[in-house]
Order: sequence, then C-alpha cells, then structure tokens
Amino acid sequence: MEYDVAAVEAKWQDLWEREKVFYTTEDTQRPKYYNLQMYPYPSGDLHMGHLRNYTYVDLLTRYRRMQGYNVLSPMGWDSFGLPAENAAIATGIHPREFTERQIVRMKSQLRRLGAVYDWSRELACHTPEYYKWDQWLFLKLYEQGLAYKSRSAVNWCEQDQTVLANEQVVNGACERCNSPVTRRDLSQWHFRITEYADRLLEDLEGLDWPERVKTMQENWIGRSEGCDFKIQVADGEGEFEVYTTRPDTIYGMTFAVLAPEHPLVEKLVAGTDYEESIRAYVERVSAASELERMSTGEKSGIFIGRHCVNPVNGKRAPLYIADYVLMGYGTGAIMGVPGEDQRDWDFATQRGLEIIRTVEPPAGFEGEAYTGEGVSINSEFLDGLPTPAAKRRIIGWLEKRGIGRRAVKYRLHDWLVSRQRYWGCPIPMVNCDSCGLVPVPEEDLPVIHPDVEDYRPKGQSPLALATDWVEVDCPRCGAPGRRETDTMDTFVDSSWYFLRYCDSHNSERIFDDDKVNYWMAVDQYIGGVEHAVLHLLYARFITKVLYDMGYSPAEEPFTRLFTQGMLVKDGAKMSKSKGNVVTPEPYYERYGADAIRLYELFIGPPTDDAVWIDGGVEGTARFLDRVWRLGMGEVGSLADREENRQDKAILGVTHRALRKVTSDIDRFHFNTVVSTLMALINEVIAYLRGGGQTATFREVYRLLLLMLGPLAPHVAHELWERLGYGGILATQEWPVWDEETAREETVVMVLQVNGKVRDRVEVPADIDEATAEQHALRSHRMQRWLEGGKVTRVIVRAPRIVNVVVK
RNA sequence: GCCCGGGUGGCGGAAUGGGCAGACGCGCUGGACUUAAAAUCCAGUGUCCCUCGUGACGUGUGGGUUCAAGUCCCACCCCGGGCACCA
Repeated sequence: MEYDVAAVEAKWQDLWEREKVFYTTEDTQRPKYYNLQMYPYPSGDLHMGHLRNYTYVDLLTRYRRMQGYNVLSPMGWDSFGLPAENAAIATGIHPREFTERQIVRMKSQLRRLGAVYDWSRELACHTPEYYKWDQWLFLKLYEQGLAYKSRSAVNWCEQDQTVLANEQVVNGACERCNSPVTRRDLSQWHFRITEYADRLLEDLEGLDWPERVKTMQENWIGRSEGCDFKIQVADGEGEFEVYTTRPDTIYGMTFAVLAPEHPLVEKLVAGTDYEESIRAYVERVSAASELERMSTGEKSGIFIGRHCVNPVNGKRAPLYIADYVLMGYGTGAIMGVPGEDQRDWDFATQRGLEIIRTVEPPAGFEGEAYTGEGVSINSEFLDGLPTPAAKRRIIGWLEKRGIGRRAVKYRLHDWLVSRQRYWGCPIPMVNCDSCGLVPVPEEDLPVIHPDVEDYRPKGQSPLALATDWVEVDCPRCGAPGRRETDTMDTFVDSSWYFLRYCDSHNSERIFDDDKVNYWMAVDQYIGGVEHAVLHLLYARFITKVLYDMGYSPAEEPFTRLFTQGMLVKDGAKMSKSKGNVVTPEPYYERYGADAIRLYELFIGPPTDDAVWIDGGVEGTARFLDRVWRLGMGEVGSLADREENRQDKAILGVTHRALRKVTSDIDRFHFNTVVSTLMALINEVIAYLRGGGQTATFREVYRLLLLMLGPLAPHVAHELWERLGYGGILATQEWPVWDEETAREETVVMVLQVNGKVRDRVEVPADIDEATAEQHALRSHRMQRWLEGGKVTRVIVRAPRIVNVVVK
C-alpha cells in the first residue's frame, strides 16, 4: 500500500482546521497552557530555518494538548515595519497591500507544515483594530507621565532617515542596515523605562529563562552604585556635579573632565581665548559617528582654560572636555583619577598630568591604573581603610557638608519610541499653538493611518505629506492644530500582543479581565536569542505598566523562555540576504511535511545552531516509511498465540522508550526523542521478523503512534485511523508508561580488571553484590588478567559493573 | 579586555548524582534482489598492528584526583556569542 503524501497531509490539515481541533476557550476544568512563539514579521516565504521553530512550537501544542492541558496557541503578525515600506518604495505597491499578500502566503505555508493554531485569535498590528490599542496604551503612558517628549541627542541612521533606540545601535551602526549612526539633537517621544529599571532587574531572578538571556538584560540595565558630588570651578565661576563609583579615590583626582555637550562648557569659555578652539572641538566630536568616536586609540580632549577645586583638600585641578565622557550617562562629568582608572590613566599619560595612587596595589602589581580594591593611601583621613569602609566614610563626609550623596545610575536609557517612517502606528497627539501637546481623546481612537503618495524617508515622517490628515482642530480648545506625524517604534506593537491574544477582537477594551486572568502569563515562550534585550525587555516593561494600572494580572509576561539556535548553511545563518536559504517546496513534494518536521527535530540540540545537510531528510523519510510498512503489515509476521518472552521484552522496550520520550520532550531534547523512536522501531522490526503476537504488536504500535503524533502528525493520524484505534489521534491522551513493564529483568554487567573491560555477562537486574563479585572472579575470560597478580580490591556496582583491582 | 557557551569518528550528534565512549542518523564500502537502475534489505565502517587479540591507543593541549575521568580540579590553546571609553 503506497503512502500518498500529498493527499494524506491535505486531508488531515483540512480536518484539524474544519473541526477547529486546536481552537480554544477558557475552561476552568482543565489546567491552561499558553504556548507562544514570538509572532513573525510576514516576510512571505518560509525557509528551513523558520520551519525549525514552527515545528518546536507545534510539537509542544500537540503534546500538551494530549496531556490534558487547555492549550492556547495563537498566531499573528508583526506587520508594521520597514520591509513593507521599502518594498513600497521600490515597487509602488501600497505597504498594506504588500503586507496582506505576504500574510496570505505565510498562512498557507504554515498550514502546509501541519502547524496548528487557534486562527480565530489571529491579529495583525497594521490593522486599526489592533493599533487603536497601541494608541490607547500610548495615551495611558502619557497620563501616567511615562510617555514624554524631549529634546536630546539621539541616534540617527542616515540610510533609513530615522532615529533609533540605543538598543538598535550595534557597534555604532544601525542594526538593520549596518550604516553608521550619527548624533542629532531632536525632539522625540520617549517611554520612561528607567523608572522600572530596578524592578526589571530584580524580577529577572524568578524567571525560568536561559541564564545568558538574564545576564544580557542585567548588563543592559547596567545598574551601578556610587556617589554624586559637586565640584566648584576655581575663582567662583560656577559648579558641576560628577558621578563616581569610587569616591574613596577622591584624593587622587588630578584633573576633571566634562562631556563636550555639557551645558556648563559654553558658559565657562565664553569670551576667553579658548572659545574658538573649544567650539571647533565640540562641533567635530558631535558630527562624528559613534563608530569614529570609539575607534581612535588616542583619547581626544582639550583643556578649557579653567581649573576646579577638589572639595576634600582644596587642591586645584585642570578642567578638560573629552569625548570619552558621555553626556548621556551619569552627570556628564567625571573626576579624573588616573591612579585607579585606566581611561583616566591613558588620558593623563598622553598629556603628562600628575598621577597619585590612592589605593595600595597588591605586591608585584605591574599594571598601569590599579582598579581593584585595597587599602587607601595618600588620602589623609581615609588612609588605612579598606575600599568599602573608605567609600562609606567619604560619602558620609560629603553628605554632612551637603556637597554629595549616595547615587544609583543605570546604563539603560529611556526608550525612544518615535520614528520618522510611514509604516507604523501614528502617535495620537495633537500640537496646538495655545494648548501645546494635547492627547487625542480616547473616544476618537483609532487615529487612522492616512494614505500618502510618497513613502520615501526625507528626515521627517511621510505622514507629514498627508496635509488633510495633519491639519486637525485642537481637541481641547478647537483652534487649528497639527497632528504628530511620527509613528511608533514597532517594538511598541510587540510589547503587549501576547495579552491581546487572550481577547483578540474586543472593540470595547484592550482585553477582557476574565480572559487575561485565565490565560496569562505565557507558560512557554519560544523565539530567537536576538531578542534577548530588545523585545523581551520592552515586553516586560509594558506588562509591568499594565499590571500597575490593573489591566494585566501578570507582572511578568513570560514564565518560561526558550531560545532556539539558528540554522546554518555554508557557514552562515540561513537568510534571504545571505542567499543561502533552502526552500522547503522540493522536500514537501518528495518527502512530505512529516519527514521535514522530523529532520528539523533530529538535526541537533534545539538550543544550538545546526548545519543543514541536504541528505538528512532522507533518513527521517526512510524511518517514516518503515513505520508505514509496519502498520500496513508488510514487515515480519503476526500470529494469535500465547504471550512469550519476546512479547514481554518488546513491551518493556516500548515502555522504556515512552519514559524517555516523555522526559526528553519536557527537557526540550527533541533530537533524542527522534532517535529514541528510531531505535524503538528497529527493535520492533527485529521482533516481527521473529514472529510477533497480534495483541502485543497492536499495543506496541498504538503507543508508537501516540508518541509520533506530535512529531509527525499526518502519518500518525492516518495510521491511527486506518488501524481503527478510534477517535482522532490529536485528542487522545498522552500515554503513561508502566514502571513494572518498563523494568528490565536482565542486564549486561561489565567486568573490569584495573578499569579495563575484560568481559561482559548477562545477569538478573536485581543481582546482589556478592553474586556479582563471584561472576567477576570466576569468569574464565577474566582469569587471563587476574593470573599472576594479587587481588587487592573489588569494587562492585551491581548490576552495572565490577572492577577488580590487581597488583 | 571582561562575562557566558562550546571543542567527541568522514559529517550531524549520543552518553555528565564519575562506571561499556561513539546511541540514532547521514555518508561511504561490500553483498542480496533486479536484464539494469531506483527503492528496499543484510553486513561493515574511530586510529594503529606482517602479532587481528573482547590487543594497544583514543573525547582540543599539558598536568592532577580516583579502583574508574568525555564527565571532577589546576593551567593553557582554539571556536562561537554577549558586553565594552557607562566613570
């Protein structure tokens, strides 16, 4: 009997969808399981790299369902963003039309893989139905003071003609197009994520996430503890504040540095001989890209003709500006302590500035700056104190005099959310000459995204071209106003979509309380490690904001996170831009979805990158072929007879396989799940060749199909039906192994002499130590190695191993 | 530079509360079936040896602990990722 791949797969895909087998509603009788994959950008064609992830998610959906969970597995589209806009610029097709076409294509490809979802919950963030709630969310943040507009130096991508969040700048280049990022002074919308920095940091602890993702978030938030204190400019010309984590080294300050953009700089140099050169320096530095600023080995910077006074001893120190001091971190000014800071050391030695050590380096220390802890020296009243005590002492001293205080700083900046692009969610604000910034009233949402003629970026949002749309009356006073024309970062869309899936089509509220209470938090979240800081940090932030406002029952959105590896081909990540994609179509035609799925699972540990090998699918296709022939009675022979040892043995093998498959799925070791089933079928074939018993085989095969169901659902469903086990496989209960049946009666025990294997014997699994030792000493193969020596010890680990130590 | 991962056959990978290294698969070699091929099935497949023995060696390198080390400890090399003038 031939297996008609195309017909069988289409039949079951049709049935799962028509019968809404994986559609779900709240059901308090069963435990819920929210299984979610990071929703994709609808890029159109799926390649083998994508299919790997979809296979993992689908496997879990089906497996948890069989285990009796009420599984929520939704799908939707991260459908705003640059690709559609770029395609529109290139082809003239409207981004909406382009996007919706891609969605249709992707849905059909997911269906072809046999991936199942509750499609009734489908959402797409480019639809007004969805982005209305982005806007609502924006207004809520604005009400709470968590969204604000401010002028500041921002990252600007020349290529994309838009601002970027810090997280989108990688090594001084745009993470998307890799072109250099420059600084621009612009008025932009921000979300006050820094207000949540401590909670975002602390709550990481309770999450069942990969350690490295947690570490990346920790580093990104970059909390540091130290102290702010004031420094007077000599001759009463003002003061500035510095931040340091090492206030104990204050006696080692031999200079101070302000960031070039520091507001005090202009005042200090106005009308002096230095004015000209300082202005030139500041201009040069701010025009340079981040990349250029970092790549110079020398520390650039110049003296500004002023001195400042060290508050602890009144010592004068020259004042510099240098671009290694960043306006965006701390106070934008530092004390220069070359003895204990390597950057200050470099700066000082390049200019011949004084260096004073204020911490005793360990004996034999050969480095330049000593940045470790130790005992204070050359520090008057701090001398002799170890670093932590010296810190406490000096902070107390500064506090008492009202010039300093303990301070905590973060590397994390507020989230810059406005973008000068077309294909994104409009920001629901109006600028009014008399009222200023006025929020669009909630009842006027959504602010519908207008059509325009020209999508090309020109430094301002293309929405500004839609004059009819831009010109609007002020919602407060009715005078003519202008809409905000920037759109939101698409990471806003993706920071709450998992909540919306609980109630995708609610037009009254962002989502219903009872529904999110039932489903949240996401039990298993699956996606790429590239989102470790971007999406995953923003989503945690927005969830916490919604929690604080009483909308989300969960303070953390994703209880458990799994980050899968990439698929590699020809030494590079499989991607359209690298031109190394393997398209699934030929494999569907030749081997079918099940064989592809199995190979995707088998290819290697899910956490690791895996190399695509063309011949690999053939192996899993052969395996499925054997499963089929076994089911069709084309292998070995069966008879109705009394149960014998072979029957008991194969049942034992099957139950042990079931035990391992269950625990390996739970541990996300999908590759060994497949190899376990392959080994099982090899055993079953050997069993049938020896003549099987009908009832035993039927039971073994039933368990095999149940285990195969989540992995290779089409062929498993078809066989389940043909062999008449009853019902639809997908809704059967996941079997539980029987320990008694799984127990092995005999095992092969290894006999060693001095740690080297010299013999193997089959023994009862419950053999006692004395008997095991007798086996070792009496084995005639062992005699050769025992002769002429003296047995000094016998180590017995029954029933696995006996090691005889001979001298 | 700092912080995480990771180095096992020709290839992807199994095996870590220390206990048979190389499961399972790919590839390759030989054989069966066939007029032939494909498919399928069977056997073999870490390295070494005129000694073919349940022989010696073997999990990046060098030491160590142990009856026993891929697994534990110390030092180092290489690869991948993250962070990186963050004061």
